[in-house]
Amino acid sequence: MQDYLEGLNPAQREAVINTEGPALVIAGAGSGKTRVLTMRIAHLLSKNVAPFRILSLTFTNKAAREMKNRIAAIVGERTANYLWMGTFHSIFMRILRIEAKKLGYPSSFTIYDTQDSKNLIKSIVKKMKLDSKIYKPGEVYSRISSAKNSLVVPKAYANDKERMELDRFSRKPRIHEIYSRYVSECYKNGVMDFDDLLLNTNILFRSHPDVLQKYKKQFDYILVDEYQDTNLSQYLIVKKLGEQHKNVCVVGDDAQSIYSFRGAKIENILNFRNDYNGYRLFKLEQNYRSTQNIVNAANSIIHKNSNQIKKTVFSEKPEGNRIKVFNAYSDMEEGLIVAKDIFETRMREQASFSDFALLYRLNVQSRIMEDALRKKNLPYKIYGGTSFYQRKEVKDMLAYFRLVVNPNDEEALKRIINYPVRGIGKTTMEKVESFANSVNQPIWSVLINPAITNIGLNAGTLKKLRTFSDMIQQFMQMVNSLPAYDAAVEIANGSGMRRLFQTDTSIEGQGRMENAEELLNGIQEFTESKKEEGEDNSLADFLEGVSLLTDQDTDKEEDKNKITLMTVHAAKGLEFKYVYIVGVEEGMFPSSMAIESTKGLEEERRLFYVALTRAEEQVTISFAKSRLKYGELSFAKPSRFVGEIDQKYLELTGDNILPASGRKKSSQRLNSFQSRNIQAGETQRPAFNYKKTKRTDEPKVSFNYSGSSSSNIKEGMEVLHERFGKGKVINVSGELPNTKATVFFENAGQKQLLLKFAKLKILN
DNA sequence: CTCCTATAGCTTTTT
DNA sequence: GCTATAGGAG
Repeated sequence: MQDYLEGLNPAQREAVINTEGPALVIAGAGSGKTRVLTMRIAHLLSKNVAPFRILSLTFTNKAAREMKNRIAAIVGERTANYLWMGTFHSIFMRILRIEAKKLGYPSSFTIYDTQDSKNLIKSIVKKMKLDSKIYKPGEVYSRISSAKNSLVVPKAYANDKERMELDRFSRKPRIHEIYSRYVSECYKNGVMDFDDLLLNTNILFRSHPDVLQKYKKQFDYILVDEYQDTNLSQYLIVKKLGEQHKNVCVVGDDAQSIYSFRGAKIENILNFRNDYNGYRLFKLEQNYRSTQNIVNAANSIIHKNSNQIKKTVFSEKPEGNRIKVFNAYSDMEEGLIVAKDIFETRMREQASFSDFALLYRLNVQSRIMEDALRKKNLPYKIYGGTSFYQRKEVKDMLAYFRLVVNPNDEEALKRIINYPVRGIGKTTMEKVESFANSVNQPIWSVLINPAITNIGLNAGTLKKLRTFSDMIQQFMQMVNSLPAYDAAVEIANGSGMRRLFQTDTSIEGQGRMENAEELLNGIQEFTESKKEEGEDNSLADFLEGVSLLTDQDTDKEEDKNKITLMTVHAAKGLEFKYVYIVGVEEGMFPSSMAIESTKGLEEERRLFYVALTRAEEQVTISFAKSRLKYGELSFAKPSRFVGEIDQKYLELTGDNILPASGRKKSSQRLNSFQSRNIQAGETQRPAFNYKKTKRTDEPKVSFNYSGSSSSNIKEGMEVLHERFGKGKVINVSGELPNTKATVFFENAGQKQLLLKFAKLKILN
């Protein structure tokens, strides 16, 4: 228990053991930030602080999970489980469910994801007879989101000169009305969007001092990771909860603040000193991750930003290689160069695929890289883009679950009322909706209201609606009486979803089927493990956990040894031996959206800093002179960021990298090729026929565990589970097809699994 | 009401 | 290049 303090450097140790009073930990990239946070919590626990008195907030589920695992390894799983540790969104969702009634919400409120919110906005815009070309759902959504994150409720919005001015200026003066309707719709439907989870927490704390009192009394110690990424809403929650015990420890790095677009305020960390009197400052400046070259190069560029807390990040690792810079003629060539380099590096250094990461600014860039990697037969995994939970078939299934848990969830209802097709079309829904509006009731209550017979629908249509609502009511009873998995299977069958997938024999249809099954498998695992732990395992409970999950959270065992493809944003907090940053061109990185303002540009620079500092050994930067955008060829020049890195840390590679004239003096190099190319963003028709590479529709993640059928699994065998990893079979029981195996997993502990669902792979 | 085809519009970044 | 929507035929 004591040895956890060993191996910490003096600065880290100070940050760990000084647990009383406010603390600001400025943690440079790779300086062991997570380690300090974990140890600090372990230290608190060793001083007999009860785990449920510690609140620890992160931004991603992944970060929370990792930290919890590390702590569990020190203090044991039982203790760790009592910690209040999770993302802002999940922790405050938990609190909001407990206190929902006080805000007039059902505690079974469901969550709208971004798409649901946009759909709702779209229908409001339509109802208000506004032009959806002007009031684009995405833009309106971000205005509303920004307001919510600044705690500006609809009423305040109308009085907010600046916001109203901006809306008038962008010719969208009625956004505040849309906002107001949006909020009342959500309230009426018993749903919250992502921002509501934080906003409503603030409202709860403000309107119910007793509730606030309860929680601020409970949380003796509060820890916040990535503090530079908090928005006003999050900032205020932390401040309120911390005002009693004042043991607020925030950890962050202003140089890595990259989320201003979703309301993050870098000022929160810059102003910590003003908010928390008598705070202590701890600076972690030694980078344990990267070579000196990488750290120095990253420093040389981040110092170009004006607004930052002074610190000197340094490395004592070997000097290392210079940053390689590749130049390609086209995006396709860029992909091939990178793929080739990965292949060669891996051979030369005897590295594994998981040591490599390919980072880009935009998700769309992944495609071209995928093509190249596939051509070279290199295995990869992609994070981001359309995640598992955003796939249509998965969302459809989840919509059924949502509707059953909360029948007023209108986006869920609209999504599936005619899916699979049951003859309830647009006209019918318009009638039903307008009636619902006229009596100011949710659609669902209209459906089950006898008055529906008088709204001008014919008998056939009424019967279809009736059949649908009967079905949903039946599902509702199941959800109350059955565990999640059984209810989910009933719903999949009863709704006709399963039949729909089964009868579709096309490649895509099979993919949908596999995804739907994968979802059911997930529910099966959830149901079993909750049962074991003696916790609730209804479908509602499953839905609660899943609504805030993202792609990042589903780490598959089979994906372990693969090249990682992700956006730079998604890579924050991660590290890889070899990092490739691709598409480093003007207009791309920095993004053309950001180059107008200093603020935007500085954030892009920080983002670039994040990209560089992901690497342990080698950074490779590449850019292409031309690339396909919207199916059209466009030209770009290299990013200014390449020029901003001190030249002595760069190694310009490849024959085509520079015009002959620029070869002599290194200082002239970049200037000459920066000015030489055609303006960024200019597009023109290709003069030649660009060969189209048809993308074979290979699923990004494959779910088949080929070869070993689970039926011959015996006691004592080593097996591999896609989520739990490696484990040993302790016991096999039950008759086919319901054979159960008890497996002890190295990382996940003992689990009981139904062999027909758990895709176990036999290892030896 | 459903299915099919043409076309507009599009790209930050994520909980 | 891709996807979401609108419009038209059955």
